[in-house]
Amino acid sequence: MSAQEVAERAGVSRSAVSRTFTPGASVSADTRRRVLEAAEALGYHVNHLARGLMRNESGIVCLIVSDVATPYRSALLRELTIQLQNAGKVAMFVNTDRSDGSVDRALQQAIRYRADASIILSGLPDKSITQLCLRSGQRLVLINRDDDQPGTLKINLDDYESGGRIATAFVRAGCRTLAFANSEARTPSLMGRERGFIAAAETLGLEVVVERYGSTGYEAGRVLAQRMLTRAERPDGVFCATDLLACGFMDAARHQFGLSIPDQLCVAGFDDIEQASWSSFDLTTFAQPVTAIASQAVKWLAGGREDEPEEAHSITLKAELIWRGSIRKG
Amino acid sequence: MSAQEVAERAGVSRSAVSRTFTPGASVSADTRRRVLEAAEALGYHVNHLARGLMRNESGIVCLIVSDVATPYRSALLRELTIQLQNAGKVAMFVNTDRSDGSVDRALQQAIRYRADASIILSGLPDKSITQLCLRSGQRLVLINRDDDQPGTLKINLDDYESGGRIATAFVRAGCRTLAFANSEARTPSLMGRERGFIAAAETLGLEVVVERYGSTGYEAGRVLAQRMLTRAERPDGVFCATDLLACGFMDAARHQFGLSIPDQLCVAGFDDIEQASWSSFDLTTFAQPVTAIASQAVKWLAGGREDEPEEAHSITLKAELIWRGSIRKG
DNA sequence: TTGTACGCGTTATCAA
DNA sequence: TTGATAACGCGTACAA
Repeated sequence: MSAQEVAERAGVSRSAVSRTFTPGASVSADTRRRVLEAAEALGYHVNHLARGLMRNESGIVCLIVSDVATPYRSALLRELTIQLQNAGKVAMFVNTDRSDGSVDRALQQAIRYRADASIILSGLPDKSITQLCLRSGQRLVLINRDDDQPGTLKINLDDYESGGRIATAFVRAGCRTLAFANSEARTPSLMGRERGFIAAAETLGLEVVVERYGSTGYEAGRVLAQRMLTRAERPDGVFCATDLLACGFMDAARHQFGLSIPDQLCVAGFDDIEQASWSSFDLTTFAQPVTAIASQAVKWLAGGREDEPEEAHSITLKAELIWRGSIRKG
Repeated sequence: MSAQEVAERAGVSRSAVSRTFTPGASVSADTRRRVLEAAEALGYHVNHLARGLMRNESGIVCLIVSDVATPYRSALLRELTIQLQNAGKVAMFVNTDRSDGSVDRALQQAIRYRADASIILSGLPDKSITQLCLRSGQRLVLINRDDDQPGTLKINLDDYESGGRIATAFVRAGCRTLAFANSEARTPSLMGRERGFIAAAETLGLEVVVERYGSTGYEAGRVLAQRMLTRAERPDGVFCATDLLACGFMDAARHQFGLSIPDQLCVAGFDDIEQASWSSFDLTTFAQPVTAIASQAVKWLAGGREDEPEEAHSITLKAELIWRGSIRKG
């Protein structure tokens, strides 16, 4: 089922077949019809491997992800794949969940398949590898990772400012003892939230207890609650670096410590995962603008490569505060 | 950065380069070393587009999915991508979240990229398209969808039997009024659970109230609770077709109806999503054997195409009952 | 073991 | 508008 066979059956040349399937090429209506008929009968589909080889443009965009099964990650993934498809691209998926250095191997995979671009949602690749990507004409998008590579697009959120906004909200709610529950990951975005929260609290005349443990998941949230809620001076306003941490924290606070939220304890999170809106949590949190993130990434990828020759392009998006019932009304 | 350039730099022929990167080809140690050096210096990577063209085997496996952001789907996706990578394949991702007939377009995408196989996690393709896939040498795996195509692998669970097992558990817990909360989707797997549950309940001398509404998500679970818990004879043992339905159901039962679980109401779900183990839910449920599903799929894909020429291969896996606190101990 | 020559399916170029 | 031909980067049969 190659163009050759379609051409023979339609009684035209191979070029005519190729033109029929190339948007904007000049074919007579009659030729076109006969080609399409023959293609339909034979079940012919253009071979994108060969097309990519010729055009030096595969149409493939590589998504490099870890922790796919996490609510926030899968939501972002969903948005990215949809928008990539709308832009005529196809998503290749590399899961970096296990060993270290796997981001580098993932990028090599992308290079081997001549991906037009790679979008990195987690982990940080070695400089030498990213350089290799750029040299081989691949575009690079880094989401929520802080790196300064020329020729890449960085998309970040206003983590620091968000930390400040939620500190103000806690104070308005009458909280006296603030705390920040973080993971040990020390990702720039997580640390940004922490620093912004602390800075704003200091301005408001309050100190912040910081505790860091494990990953950014539910279980770590439980452990953090056990550590923080047994302190002599128990916090009454806790900002968790992610919603999953917040869910674990709230569950432990309620079921193990018998605390009432928001009466005895105010909690906030970050990401606005679906579970945050469930009535068991009803969590006040910041929404990651996943749609905007994806559209910015795709727009940049689809755009010509001429405009930004060497500079690193950086975009900062605003996280929207979603007000729910886990913080008392001021 | 083609094999040609590497060959020139290494002072060997292009074939020598090709052989160096072909496992099991015969190259002298010296030639091999010089080729690898040159390749490293030039940042050369084999072009898998061209290799796929030659070998008539792209190494690409297409994952066709909708509702990616759903906990169960993303967990299965995670497992599949990991195991595919371990088997030396690469995952291509097609999201069918929007219009109808998009599964067919997804499969066409797979054909265009000459995917070695497609794994369908949701939706059901048209017969003509699957035939086209098979004719073009593509292997097809259907997970939890009931279809009878020769040459495909079907992986299903013992949904019917699971429904029966949980009915017994409810009766042992002393439940008198059973109910089944389902979505309107009428998927074979969902209907299997429903029928098995009803059949077993009848055997035990109990009738089952069945209600179907919306999708398989949290919100539908809330609505179902509102409908079922306002009935004259309120159910005291509810099997929800999925964990997400169960979460919505439990939240509504507790926060809107003030019911205590499992004292006044026993609930069970299906999938064993991460949230089922959270202490807010502590949900008794059936675990989808995602690891086994993925490994069966990958094993079949990796296996030679000789063994099962025309027959449809079907595998039924067992869902494991995960006992938690949402059902009283008998 | 090594190199030469050809074909994989496509698009781009050019002459008709 | 159409068809012949070259080229994309690779694997491999074949001859050396």
